[in-house]
Amino acid sequence: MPSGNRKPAATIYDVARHVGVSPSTVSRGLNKPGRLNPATEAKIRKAAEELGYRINPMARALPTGRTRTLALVVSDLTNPVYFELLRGAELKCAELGYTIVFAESRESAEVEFETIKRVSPSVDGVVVVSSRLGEAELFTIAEHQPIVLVSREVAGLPSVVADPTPGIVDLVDLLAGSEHRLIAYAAGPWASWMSTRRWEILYREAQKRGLSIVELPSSEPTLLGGKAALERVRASGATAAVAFNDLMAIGLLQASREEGILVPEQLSIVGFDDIFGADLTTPALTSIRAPNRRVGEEAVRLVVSELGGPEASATEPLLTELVVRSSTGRRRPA
Amino acid sequence: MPSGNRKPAATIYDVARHVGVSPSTVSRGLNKPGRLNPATEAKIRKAAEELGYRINPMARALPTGRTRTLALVVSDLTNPVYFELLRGAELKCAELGYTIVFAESRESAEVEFETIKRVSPSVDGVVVVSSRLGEAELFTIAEHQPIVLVSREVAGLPSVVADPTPGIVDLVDLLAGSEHRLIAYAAGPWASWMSTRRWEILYREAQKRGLSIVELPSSEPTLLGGKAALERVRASGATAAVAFNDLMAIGLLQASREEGILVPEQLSIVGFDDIFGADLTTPALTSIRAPNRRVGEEAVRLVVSELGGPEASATEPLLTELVVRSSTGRRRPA
DNA sequence: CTGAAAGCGCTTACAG
DNA sequence: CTGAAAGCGCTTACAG
Repeated sequence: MPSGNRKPAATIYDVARHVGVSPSTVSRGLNKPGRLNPATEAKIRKAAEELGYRINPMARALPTGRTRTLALVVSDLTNPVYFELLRGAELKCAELGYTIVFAESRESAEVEFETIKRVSPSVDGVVVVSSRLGEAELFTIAEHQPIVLVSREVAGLPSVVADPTPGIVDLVDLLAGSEHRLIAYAAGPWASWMSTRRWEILYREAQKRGLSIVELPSSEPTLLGGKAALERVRASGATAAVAFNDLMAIGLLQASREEGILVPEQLSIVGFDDIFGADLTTPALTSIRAPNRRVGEEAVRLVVSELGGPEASATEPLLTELVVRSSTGRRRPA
Repeated sequence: MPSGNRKPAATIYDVARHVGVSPSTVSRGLNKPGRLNPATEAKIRKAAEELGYRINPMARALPTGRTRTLALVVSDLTNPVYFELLRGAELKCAELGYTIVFAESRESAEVEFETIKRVSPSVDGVVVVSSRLGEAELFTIAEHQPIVLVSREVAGLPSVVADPTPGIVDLVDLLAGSEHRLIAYAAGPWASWMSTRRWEILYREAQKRGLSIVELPSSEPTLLGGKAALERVRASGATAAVAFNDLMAIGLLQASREEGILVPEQLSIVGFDDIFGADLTTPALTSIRAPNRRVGEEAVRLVVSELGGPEASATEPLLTELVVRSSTGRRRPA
């Protein structure tokens, strides 16, 4: 049917005429099971089925003010870090009868704000992952609709964050047990709450074990940013580099190979997130993994519960874990 | 604002009252630039700005029948193959003022059909990637709204497919030039139009050069499917294996390593799509890349032009190209 | 150039 | 248990 004369969709008026009841009765029959004479309801359902009736979500949204759609905003849709999160959110939405739209903020607070304002009128609530927004902006959004933060905490706003502690504790144990004395942390973006959080825990755990640790700024949380970070790592004299994320860690890996630095013999490298591909590198990357699918599900559950859906009952805590592969190992003194 | 008393959004009535004109005038002032007294229009825009007015897309959709939303259906959102495609589609939508919703069909024709029917009422058109649907179902959908196919062709339906020929021609040249005599093609899903297409071209090009070639069935187009395929590849005696996609090719790579088969000395391995991660494997994977971002953009342009948007003017042809890395090489006779 | 009015497809008090 | 009616926020012929 390239262009022209499409079949118009059936409405409740069509169904009503077909059955011989009023449109309001059709609406009830379809939406409030049990509120009607069972016979009437059955006839209505049958007719709706026959006519291929599908509710018009736009028309329903007007009187109810509810679109049954949620928005999920991430910095970059094609970042492997978000796959499982998107997947989890999508599944949970489907389960709860919601539609989900994904949007991107391109690592910019301004784009993020504009994006949220743009999708806002079409959705009942929004999940924002790793938001770069100021608290004032976040509260402005919250004034208009439910918002749930992922991988960031702001007092007074609901959020879901996997606790980095268990993974980091195990990591620092591992490094301490392998004769490392100085760890370098190649940080993420300046405004990243999560980068700061990871650093704080790394710092605390390193201190506890008498290990030295330095935080190194980086240009961007990408392969390139990781490659560029090698120079500073080397300059620091650290024997273990922990990157803000796997993309950066893989960048460090590649730069090391190019420079002829042996991993892990001369430098141990660790990432965060255990993305797709982390086990495909050579050596395979040691990484700290979060239960991102559950994080996504949880975030959706929280928004929906704010919308009056099923209450978000307490769930299992969301914990990270260390995945040890070949990019970490015993320090070999020069 | 966890729960309760959110600010209701401003409507055109609020703007109208504020300016002292009728709501219909506000509607015109905001949507048809130049149709009003410039002074009136300016006042309306100013007031809308001040009140933070945002059009309610649901309310607009009712009278117009247009939601300005498109759906993009893929088998699996987290498959790296689709990243650039999703990205391209998303960018083009944003550019044209459309919202895009992504949906999954989970490799099942039935789920695909249900998914499309589910999102259908909320969108103006749909892009379906690698559809597994029968032609009858596709035409049923097309009866109700514009549909554009990606990576599949069906007579009478618009579609966008990158031509696999250039990449395959170069590949077969490369293999023929490296003393390979028998190529094995580890096929994709049975119902995959694209798998058949790739096979046909491989077959033709191999024939032309006097190379032998076999098509091998596989269990699934995944890492696991690739691993499982190694046995048949070996049994065939082929010295070069071309997999339906990179995931399968990486599976072949991993299985080869586990079996102690040297790549590329004993077996050359090639994939399709050049996904994220293809250059992270050891050896790095040779692959045939399609301009997927442009494919995504193109698909969106096609749907929108069917909706009466800017006509999809002829664009540069969409061609694949061979990316040679280290998983292919000269055949070393046993 | 601008306004009054009808209508898009639904939901939901309000009656009966 | 069911219907008539109003209203959700917009658009768009139709007048003037």
